Amino acid sequence: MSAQPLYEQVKSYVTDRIRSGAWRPGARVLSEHEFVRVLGVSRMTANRALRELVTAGVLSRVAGLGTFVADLPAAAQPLEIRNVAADIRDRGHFHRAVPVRVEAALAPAEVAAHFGLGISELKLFHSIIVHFENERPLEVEDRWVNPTVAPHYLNVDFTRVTPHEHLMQVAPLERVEHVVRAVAADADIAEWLDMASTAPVLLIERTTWTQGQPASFARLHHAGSRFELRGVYDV
Amino acid sequence: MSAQPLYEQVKSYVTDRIRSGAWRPGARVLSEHEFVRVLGVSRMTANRALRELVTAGVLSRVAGLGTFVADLPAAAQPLEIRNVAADIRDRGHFHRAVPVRVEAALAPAEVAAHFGLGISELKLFHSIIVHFENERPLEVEDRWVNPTVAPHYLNVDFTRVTPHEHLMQVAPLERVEHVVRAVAADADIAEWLDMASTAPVLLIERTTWTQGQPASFARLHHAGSRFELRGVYDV
DNA sequence: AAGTGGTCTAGACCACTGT
DNA sequence: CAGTGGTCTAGACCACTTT
Repeated sequence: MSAQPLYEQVKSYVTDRIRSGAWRPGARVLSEHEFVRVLGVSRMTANRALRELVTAGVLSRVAGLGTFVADLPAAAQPLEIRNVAADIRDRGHFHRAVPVRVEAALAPAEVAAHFGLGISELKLFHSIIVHFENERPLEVEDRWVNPTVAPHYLNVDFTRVTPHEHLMQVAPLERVEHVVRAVAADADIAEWLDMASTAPVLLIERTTWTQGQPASFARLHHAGSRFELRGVYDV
Repeated sequence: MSAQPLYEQVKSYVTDRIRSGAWRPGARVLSEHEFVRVLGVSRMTANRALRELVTAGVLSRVAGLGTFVADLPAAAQPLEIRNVAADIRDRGHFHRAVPVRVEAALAPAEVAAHFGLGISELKLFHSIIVHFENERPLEVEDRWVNPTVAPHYLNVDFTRVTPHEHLMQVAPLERVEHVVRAVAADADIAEWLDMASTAPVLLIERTTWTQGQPASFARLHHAGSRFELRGVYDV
């Protein structure tokens, strides 16, 4: 019996009551001291259980008032964005990266804006890499990199190391922003992804910061018919 | 001084060293007892700080071995999926929902599959609702609902209550799954979203479960040019 | 004044890893 | 064996809320 730690049992006690409808959104749940009395656990154990349910968005707390079932437990559910190369390997498939372009270049205005450069008089490193899953193109990675952060970027062998891995090595990142959109493929992307021009593309724009400065801005283009993001959210 | 709780200071102590490069991915960090000696905090405080950094994906731990800087802190970053109506109102814009169809109907095979029905001999509730942001169509919500879970679904006034809100009221959900894809608009969707046919659409498929049974399957179609998902991930 | 959550401590026992 | 994380306890003080 009770293979589960106590605080997990407390969490189940709460979520079971929420699922059964006994505790409705907005309703007050037991206080920490009441859990101590009712379940015979220490207050720290009850505290940990409740705190983790708050993090999960199941409960909300107000000091001096009480703990409540969150009004909209489903308001914000996480979806995970991962590394394509790792994803492909996790599926048991063969991953190959083909660098199409690796250069230093003047960034176009909309890219320079991501680096906080007014007028782009600064050269950035630029790479375009096509990622294949079992010899089918899955992602076109169009990336601009801050030379200050990764001075040796142009010398990396991108058939063996992904840009992401290299950047992680030279500078741990402190902030990542993602924007996901559906767009129509332009001519280049369509060719690299081996699909019809104007066909739907799932575009992930990813900006990273390191030590207070923008490190990298990447546009990840995925063939709409061969790519999806998945997320599961429990309780 | 020290407006920050102790455990937050311990977390900063760790993340500062990771950001500065002093502690590289894969490196071992101090043990809990060492934090007690070096920083003068209790072991529970160090434990909480480290545990939260593990949850955040910054560290990884192996009992009996030690605590390490995660190899790929950026491997999986969360993106949030929220409620369209709430999103529109949060932007300070006007939201209007127009029910196009509310009925009981036989579910097509691919929908029935989501409900675990082999051959669809069961009638499900079906609604199609167009959500407008400032009188521009933003989302077409095509939803199938399990009548057992929400028996009064057909009587709800969907100009005032969103299907999601109604479902949350009648049965707290226990599991949500999302799949995000880029697809081409079909004729109906294109008309409802007031865009060209075959234009790119960001499609979110959302399945929910309640009390062990599938509650709802929704296809949320968004005009690619007017919709995006955003996510920020710190440290 | 009584209750609430927020935090913190100084112990404790356990299962597990390494040498 | 000593060291590690995983868990748990029984106290404590605080700022805050409501009555």
